[in-house]
Amino acid sequence: MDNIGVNALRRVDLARATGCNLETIRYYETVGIMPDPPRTPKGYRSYDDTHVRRLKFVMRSRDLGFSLEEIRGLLGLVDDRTQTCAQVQTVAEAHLEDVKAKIADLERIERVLSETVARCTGDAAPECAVIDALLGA
Amino acid sequence: MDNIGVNALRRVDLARATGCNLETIRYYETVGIMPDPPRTPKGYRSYDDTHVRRLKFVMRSRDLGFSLEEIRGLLGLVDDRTQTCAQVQTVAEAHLEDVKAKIADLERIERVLSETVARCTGDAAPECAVIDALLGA
DNA sequence: CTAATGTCTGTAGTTGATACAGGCTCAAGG
DNA sequence: CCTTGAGCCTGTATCAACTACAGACATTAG
Repeated sequence: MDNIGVNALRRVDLARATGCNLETIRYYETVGIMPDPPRTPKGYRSYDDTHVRRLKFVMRSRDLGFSLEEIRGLLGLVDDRTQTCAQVQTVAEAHLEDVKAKIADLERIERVLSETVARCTGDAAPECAVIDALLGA
Repeated sequence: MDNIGVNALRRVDLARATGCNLETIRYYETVGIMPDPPRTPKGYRSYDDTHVRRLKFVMRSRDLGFSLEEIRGLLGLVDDRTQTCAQVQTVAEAHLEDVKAKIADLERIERVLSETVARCTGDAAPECAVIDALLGA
């Protein structure tokens, strides 16, 4: 038994506790989103509750579409809580604008696409409204 | 004068005619989206109208969010026009479903994000609704 | 004891480009 | 004729955000 702490988690345990992919955990460590965890004498990573909480935070943020760069910023604000709320609000609002812009883009695409598809005869002919539209006809 | 055809275009001409980035043209050739163009005796790429049309097709398709893989498929249908319309319709409809799903995802994100931001006090306090939400509080 | 499961590292592949380095070529102006 | 600037060539590196694999070692359950 190399584990030192009572609640020590292996990599696979952290993955299961969070639903995060195994390799992604290591990736987050190399890019500095997650800290380098303590190691057992044999070099195995040893996690605890703080890692679970942090990784869940990261995953929730990713789920909301924050980039790792943005998450790095949010984590910095969490780690060093001074003037937090106003700053977080700024980041989140900027991200919200991004999301709205993406929705607008996709809605334009949806409109063009469904209009074009609607003009399809759908039969086995070589004429096709979609192709014509893409060809600029 | 190495140019052979009257309407021969250089790489920069094709880029300007289509609005496509210079390097992207070469990229599309290496991945097989655009054909390897004929070369002048000195090895310079020599394009013509067919390349302009094909590249514009690709760019319109990208603009509508088709992946290069999907575009490869569409181009194949354009190049070999048999039973085209039904097949194109299938590809376009599948893509449309993708787009709708992405919109739904982003709208969920938008909802969560704006609800959360609305709970922000926005002041210089260390308590923050966004952080609390991300922490799962 | 053995088989299954897990861990470690480094590295490559994914998508869709974009950028740069180092060297060659070409056309126009002086 | 020479220079300058624009353009061309190739190969390779970079970006985000992962994911996967190879090859070797460790641990655990039956």
